[in-house]
Amino acid sequence: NSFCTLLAFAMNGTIIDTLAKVAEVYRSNGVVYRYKAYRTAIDTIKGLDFEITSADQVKGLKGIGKGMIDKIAEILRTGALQQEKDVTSDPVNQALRLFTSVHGIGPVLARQLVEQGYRTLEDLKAAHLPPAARMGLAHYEDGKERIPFAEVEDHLAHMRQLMHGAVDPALIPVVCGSHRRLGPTSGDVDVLLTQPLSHSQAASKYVYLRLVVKALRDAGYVP
DNA sequence: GGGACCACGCATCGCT
DNA sequence: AGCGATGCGTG
DNA sequence: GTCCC
Repeated sequence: NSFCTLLAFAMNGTIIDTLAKVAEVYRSNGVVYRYKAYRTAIDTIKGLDFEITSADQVKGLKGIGKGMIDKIAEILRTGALQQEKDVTSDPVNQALRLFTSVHGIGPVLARQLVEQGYRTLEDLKAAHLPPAARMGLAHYEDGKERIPFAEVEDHLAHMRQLMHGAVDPALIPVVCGSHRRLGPTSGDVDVLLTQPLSHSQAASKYVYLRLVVKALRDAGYVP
């Protein structure tokens, strides 16, 4: 519950943060399964209702095997994880993490860019980038912006208006994602569009998509 | 030991 | 040009 | 890295 989350047990927090750092490095290097393994272990620790004082306490829990036990033990013993210090201080890893945080740049492209000598987002402006990555870079700061709850409401109202008027009055926009869970802010707005009669109109499968995109485009939502 | 670990759209590649 | 395979990135 | 056959 939020109570536990709020005053997270200090040592658990250290463990979680440390493992998350290492996980992030793996992710930005394209080592997806190892990344996922870390995430699983992290989620398990996040769910604990007690503070870890000995690695044995989490032995056997989901996603925690020998490797994680050893890392947790080291963190408990020394207050930190040497592996974490090593990987995060490496300049190449730092660049990889930075680049892969750009929408449209994954581990492979990031690696190529680093090999070409690029290190900062400023550098990337001069790089040859695929359209998607170019777009991600141009909107990098904006993409990190959070959307206040009230603003999401405005977007939804606008959306309903658009769907009703320009597409099909029967279309029902359903909110999903963080906003539906009443989060104070959202990173994006997830909307599911349903049409009660669509089951009997299989042939019109793609029609709505085009209409919806056009409506959003005319409204200035999409370029 | 050794393989699975999410599914899918889009771009690109190699082959015919 | 057409098609499956592969690589890459995303939610 | 962890899990499972």
